[in-house]
Amino acid sequence: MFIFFALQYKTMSTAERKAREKEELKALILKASMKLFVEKGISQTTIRNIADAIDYSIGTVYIYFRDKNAILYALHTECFSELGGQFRVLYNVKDPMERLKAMGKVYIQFAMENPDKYDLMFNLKEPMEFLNEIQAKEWDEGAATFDVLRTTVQECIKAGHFKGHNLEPLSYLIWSCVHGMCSLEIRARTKGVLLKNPDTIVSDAYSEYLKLIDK
Amino acid sequence: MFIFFALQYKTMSTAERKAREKEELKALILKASMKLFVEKGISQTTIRNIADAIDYSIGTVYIYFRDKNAILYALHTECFSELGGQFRVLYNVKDPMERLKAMGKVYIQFAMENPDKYDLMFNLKEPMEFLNEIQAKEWDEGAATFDVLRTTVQECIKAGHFKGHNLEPLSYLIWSCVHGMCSLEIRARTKGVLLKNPDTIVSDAYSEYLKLIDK
DNA sequence: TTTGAAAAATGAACAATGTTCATTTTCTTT
DNA sequence: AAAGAAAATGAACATTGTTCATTTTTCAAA
Repeated sequence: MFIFFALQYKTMSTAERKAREKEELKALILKASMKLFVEKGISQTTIRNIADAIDYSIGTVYIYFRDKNAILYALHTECFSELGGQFRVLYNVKDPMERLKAMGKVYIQFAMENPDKYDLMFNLKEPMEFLNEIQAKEWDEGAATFDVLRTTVQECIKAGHFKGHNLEPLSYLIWSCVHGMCSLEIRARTKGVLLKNPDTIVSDAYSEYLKLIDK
Repeated sequence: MFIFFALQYKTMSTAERKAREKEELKALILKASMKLFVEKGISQTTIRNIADAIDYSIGTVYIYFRDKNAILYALHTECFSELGGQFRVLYNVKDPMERLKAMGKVYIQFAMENPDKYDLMFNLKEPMEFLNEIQAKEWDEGAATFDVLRTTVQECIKAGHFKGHNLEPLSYLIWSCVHGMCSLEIRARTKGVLLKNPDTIVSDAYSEYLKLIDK
């Protein structure tokens, strides 16, 4: 009986360690991938680069991720955690309208400081293709983030703002506004359009947005 | 003297025909490319596909376009012509505010009906990379299209709308709104977010936008 | 400690892609 | 008809994501 437990214990602990090691290597792959993505761009980063960076072979990467889309999806999830963490700070802002305005600012700042991460979250098709591959019905990260926005807008409406508006379409409009600004900038559609102040166009436009929703 | 003219004439005419034939083949490549892009998607279309479609070899394609980005840029330009043509109809709308609202509708309809073309115009990096390759300082198509918007907004302001707003940032905000809606939809960020009416979210959000700018 | 099977890691090999360029074919001029 | 110029060709290259037969490592059982 004692021996059985001992063996069982040892077996379990080894299995646990192995599972932990698997998670660690998975995390290592993701860490190296993210570093390379930020350093040289997502499209310029190859599986070979990632394998080299962690001193493992190409094949090993494929043991831990079924394909490149899986890596992109995993990183996309990490990025949502990061942005979600920044949003969480805003729960301290009690006035929903102030919180909504602050959220937009945080969103834009995140996008401008992390264009590749933003691309991964909202522009690239690959992470969504991965969801198709595994036949996922929901996009959890997107749903959760949109829910944060929708809830805030809901509170704004309750507080008497946005009279005559409908919650979901209005929330989507607000998301679209800030996303549009970031996306056009990141995807290089503001360069070469001969703007008077190309460097500040996003924050200037955000000021116009603030005026608009305050009416 | 006569002989000189005759020779000269013949030379010119041949050169002209050759130039015309070159243009024709170039147009043929673009036509086939666009067809394939719409049929099977831009990323799924290869140079070999294009060469096969027009019964020429791979190498020939490279005589007429320096690289794939050049093809994407040329098509992107065609798409801007198409959208520009649709905008031109709106010049009949005298009231600038009505025109602005109609422009957004046309813009969104174009995006929803031609997602690949829209991608080419506003999402993909390749056409802009081509501008970098040839060291272009301006993005003519974008500049011209933005100018149409800015001019309309300018007229709106003159007519007493958008009090307290600044022209360029406001124009960029409006562009961002409609672009954001289209981009999120085309890049599959509305699927899986558990919206109540995912199929009509873009047009529903546009209604909210109309309410917002009318205040 | 030895052993053998399971797990993990490997990297050569494959298919697909954009691109190049020496060669061939076609056209134009003399 | 011949020579030179222009156009077209497609084999070949480099780089990608991906696979999988083989090798190496791990670890419980003897």
